[in-house]
Amino acid sequence: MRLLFIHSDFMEFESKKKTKFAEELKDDTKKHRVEEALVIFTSVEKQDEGSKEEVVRQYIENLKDISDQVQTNRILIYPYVHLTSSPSRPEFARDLVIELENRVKEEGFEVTRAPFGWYKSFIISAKGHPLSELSREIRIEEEIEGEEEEKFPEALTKEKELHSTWYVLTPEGDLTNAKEFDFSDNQELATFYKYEIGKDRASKGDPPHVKLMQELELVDYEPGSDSGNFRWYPKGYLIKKLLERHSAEMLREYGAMQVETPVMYDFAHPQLSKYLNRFPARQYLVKSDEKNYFLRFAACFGQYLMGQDMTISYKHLPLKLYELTHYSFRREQSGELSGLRRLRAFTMPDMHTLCKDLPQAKLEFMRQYELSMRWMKDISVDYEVALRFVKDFYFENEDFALELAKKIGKPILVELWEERFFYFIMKFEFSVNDFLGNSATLSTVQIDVENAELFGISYVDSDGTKKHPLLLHTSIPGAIDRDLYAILEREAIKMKKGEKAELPFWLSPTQVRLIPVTEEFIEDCDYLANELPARVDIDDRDEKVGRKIRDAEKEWINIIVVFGQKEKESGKLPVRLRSGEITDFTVDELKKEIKQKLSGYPFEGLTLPRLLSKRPIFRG
RNA sequence: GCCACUGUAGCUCAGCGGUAGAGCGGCUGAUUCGUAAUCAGCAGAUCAGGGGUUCAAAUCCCUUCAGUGGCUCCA
Repeated sequence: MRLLFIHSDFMEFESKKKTKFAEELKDDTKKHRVEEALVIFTSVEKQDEGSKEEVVRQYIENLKDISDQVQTNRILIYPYVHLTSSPSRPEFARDLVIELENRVKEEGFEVTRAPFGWYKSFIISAKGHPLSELSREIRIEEEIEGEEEEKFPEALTKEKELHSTWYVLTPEGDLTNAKEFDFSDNQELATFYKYEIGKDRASKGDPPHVKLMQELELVDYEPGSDSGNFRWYPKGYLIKKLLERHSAEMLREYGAMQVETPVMYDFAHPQLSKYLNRFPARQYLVKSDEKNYFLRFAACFGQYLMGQDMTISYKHLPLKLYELTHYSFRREQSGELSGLRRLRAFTMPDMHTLCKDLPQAKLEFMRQYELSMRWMKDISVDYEVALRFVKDFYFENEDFALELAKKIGKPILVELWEERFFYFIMKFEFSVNDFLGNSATLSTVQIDVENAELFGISYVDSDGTKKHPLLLHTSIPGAIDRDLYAILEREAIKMKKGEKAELPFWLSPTQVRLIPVTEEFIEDCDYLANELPARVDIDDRDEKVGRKIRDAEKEWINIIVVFGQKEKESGKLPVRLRSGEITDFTVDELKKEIKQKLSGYPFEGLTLPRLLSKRPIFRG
């Protein structure tokens, strides 16, 4: 139940129009004015059903507490469903508010109640002293069905008091308290650390990737949607598709089975709702007839439910399910949104690995760690590493942590929690520092020791008994959108240093631009474009060569080839790279060079017309 | 969500109580050009939306929306 208390000079309300669940009232009660009262906007929620007595008790307790503080005996109970995103059945709410009215009267208050189930207009004058506006939430803890389940709400409430300490672990195996560590040789790690502990975040100005994604016609805001939902132009969509394909192919090679599950789930589903109620109001709601659905914020839901129904033997383990959540939805607070770094709808390759036991979980954790290292290299982004452990678990597995640090070959951050409040005992994160000194996580893997049991996922072991597996939550690329953010931010940093920006060759929307010296050579270029195994386009516009070069450079095109009489005669192509350096290649040499650059990466054709004169402008 | 800043042509910006401007881009024409900008002409604005103050509002005030930053948050 959610409550909003307002100490008012007066309140007037008028019942205008009935809803289906309206209670009957006489005409003379339609309009009301109450002087100097404590108004309680009251919202009955789904979870209050079945705990009526306890809700009433706590309601009165809150009411007494606040009326005491503001020194009033006059109460106005105002049923107001709009405080909640998961209202109860209307019939239940109606009965409950009537009950509340009676019980509050019994406590000796002077009570007025606005009618239930009417559209009402109201005027309220709030007093505006410090205590005059208070909100309260009544949450009834479910009856204990198992000790494990109760840890979830604790996780939320205690998160703030959660005690942890940061350390730095070097590849040599020295674990130093981060406060005492000398970061002078590890500036990037220092930036990451400061960001993590929430100090020194004086970043200013616009994040450069936003401007770049617009200028390069990759991605843009969509004013017609909700904040944090973006439109992807053909060039941006190409990059997205390639990132998605590359991660899918990596995971397929690793042995993951790709699946797809719904984007929305029933709010009232017993297990899911239990899980959800712990994360207040962070999801999009979809109302369909009488039912409420929420949009998934990760692939966990669909994969838990799939795992429940599967018959799994120890022989199948480790078992990996992979899904590209296109999209995951999180209704972040408006102030938390930031370009491609923090979105409300994003695409995330999400993998869950079921493991037999801890040794197997550690082995897979390590393999996924290595995959993540490879991913970061493939998108050529520098990153810092953080390990987060429950303290006891860390000291039981110190060798494992050291092995992780050694693989990276530079100092990494380690956060140790005194106790386990979350569902996982350890995780790693690969984070990037951006132009403004903010930090964002890409790759991450967590070892989950709780949810397999909570969701009834089990396997049959060699001795014939049913057991719950350990569960790894993995995203190798993190969010795809965020990968692009990381790439663009890194290029912005390069440009600031006076270097030229360039996308990784395999991700470039145009890899080769052919520039015919005059229109006479357009046809030759077209022929050449067919020959080259890359995304090749042709600047056939009626412009001078210098102009075409300039425009191609502004688009960050990796290879520029000017084609005229000379080339036609000699068969040699003057290949201009981003460095500005021009080298002659034969067609075969260039083909070979391109093939080598693309080896190991997925390929997609051009997503725009080959001839520049045929292309619309998506943005300035 | 709270606080602050921002919003003028497709883009970048000027104008900051008195007739909405420029450059780039676009379109049309000329030009057939050799490694970062060829020339000329034309079109293009609900000054983010709504309300108010004023003889008069892009300009001042209120409000809504959107963007960014900080706080909070990031399952």
